Amino acid sequence: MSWSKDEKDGPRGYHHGNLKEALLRAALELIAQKGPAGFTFAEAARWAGVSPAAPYRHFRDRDDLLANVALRGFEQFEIALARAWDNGRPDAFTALERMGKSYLAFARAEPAYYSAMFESGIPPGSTPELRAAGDRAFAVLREAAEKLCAQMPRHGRPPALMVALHIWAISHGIASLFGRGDAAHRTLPMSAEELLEAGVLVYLRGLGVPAEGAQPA
Amino acid sequence: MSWSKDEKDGPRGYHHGNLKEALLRAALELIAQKGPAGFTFAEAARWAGVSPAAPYRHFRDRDDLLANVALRGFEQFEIALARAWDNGRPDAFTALERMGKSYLAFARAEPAYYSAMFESGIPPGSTPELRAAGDRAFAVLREAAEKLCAQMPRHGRPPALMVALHIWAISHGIASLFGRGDAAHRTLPMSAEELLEAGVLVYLRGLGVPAEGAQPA
DNA sequence: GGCTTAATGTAAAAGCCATTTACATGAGCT
DNA sequence: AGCTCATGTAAATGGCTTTTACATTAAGCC
Repeated sequence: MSWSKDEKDGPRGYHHGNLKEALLRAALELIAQKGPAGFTFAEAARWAGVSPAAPYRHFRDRDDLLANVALRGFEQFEIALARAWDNGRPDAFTALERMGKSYLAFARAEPAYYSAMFESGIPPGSTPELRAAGDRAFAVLREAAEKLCAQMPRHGRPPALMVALHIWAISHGIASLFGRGDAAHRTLPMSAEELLEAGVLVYLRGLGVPAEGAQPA
Repeated sequence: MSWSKDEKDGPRGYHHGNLKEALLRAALELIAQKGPAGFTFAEAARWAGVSPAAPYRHFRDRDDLLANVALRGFEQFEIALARAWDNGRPDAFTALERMGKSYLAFARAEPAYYSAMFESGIPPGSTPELRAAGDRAFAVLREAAEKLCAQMPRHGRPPALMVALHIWAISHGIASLFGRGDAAHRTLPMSAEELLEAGVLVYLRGLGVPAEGAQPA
C-alpha cells in the first residue's frame, strides 16, 4: 500500500525502516567528503530523508554516531589486516610486509573510516566496544609480531609487544602524515608503501630478523 | 596616553590594543582544554573580552586562526628540536636521541600546538607560510639524518631523506597514538619516550649506524 | 589644535547546528 | 480490534559562524 509506489530504497513511510544503517552510511560518506570535523548530524539526517531529530532515536548524540563509525571501521580494519596476514603464510616476514601494504591500502581506500578511527577526536576508550574493537585490530599486528619474534634466537629476542607497537607507530605515522595524495597531506619523493616497507625492513634487520631464510648481508 | 588607568592587561577601552595576540593565546588555551574540534571562535572572542565579530578583523575565519596557531606551533617546534639537536653535539647519535625525547616532550607539554599542527584538519599547505614553517621544522630532523648518514660507510649508505621520514613517522606515530596520558590516547606498558628510543635504536642498528664508536654486536 | 582616514570594535541579523520535549504514527503482538 | 513500544515529526532553545552597516579612535597632516 504505502502512498505512491515502492522506490528502491527511499524512505517508504512514516518509518524509515533502516535508519540506523542509513545514518552510518551517510556519516561515512560525509566524513569522506568533508572530514570528521565537517560532518554534521543534521546533514546525515537530511541525507537519510528524515527530520533532524530522528537520529537521536539511534545515537545518543553526534559523537556517538562518530564512535559507531569508528567502531565499524575497526572491525573492517581487523578483517583487512587479518586477511593480509593470512596466518603468517607463507612465512611471517612476507606476511608482515603484506600486512603493512594492507594497512596503508585501508587508510587510502577508506579515509573516512581511518579518520573516524584515529583523527576524529573520539577517545579510543569512549566506549568499551570501541576499545575492544581497536584492541582486536591491534591483536592481529601483535600476533604477527609474536610469530616473528618466536622464530628469532632465544637470546636477544625482543618483546613482541614492543615490536608490534613500533610497527603500528611507523605505519600510523606514515598513513597519517603522507597517507593520501590529497592536499590534506604532505607529498613524498616515494610512495607511502615503499617508505613503510623500507622502514620495516630496516627495523627488522635491526632486530636481526631476516636471519631466517634470506641472507643477512 | 591610555584612557583610565593601566590595568595590567585587561581590555582598556573601545580598542583592545593587542587583540590578535590575545586571540592566539585564547585559542591555544581553549584547544588545550577541549581539543581543536571543541574550540570555538566565539569563545575565543569572549575570552578576550570582545564581541564575536571582532576576531574577523584579524583572521579570515575560524580556520585561519587555527592555521595561525599551527604556524606558531611549528615555529616553537622547530626551536625545540633545533635546541635539542644542538648541532649534533657531542655526536649525531646522542643528539638524535635527545631530539626524539624533545619531540615527545613537545607533544606532551604543548598538546594544543601539537594538535593544531597535526590533528586539526588544517591542511599543511593551506598557506605558504604554514607549509614553510612545517618544512623548517622537518629540516632540523633532516639535518640530523644527513649528519648521521654522512658518517656511515659510503657503501650501503641510505638516503638521508628516507631516514628522516622514517624517524618522523615513528615519532609522530608514537606521539599521536600514545602521546599523552589522557583518556584521549591508548595506554602503554612503557613510556612513550622509552618506546621511541628503543624503536630508533633498533632502526639505526638496522642501518648499521652505531658502528660509530660503540660496538656493533 | 582641527581634519581626514584607516584600523579596529560593536550591533544586529541570517542561517546552520545540536539537542530537547511534546506529540504522532504505525508495527507487532494478543 | 486494541495495546504498546519503537520510531518519526514539529517546534523551540540556545550556540556558533559570518556578514553588513555603523561607531570609535589612533595617527598623520596641516
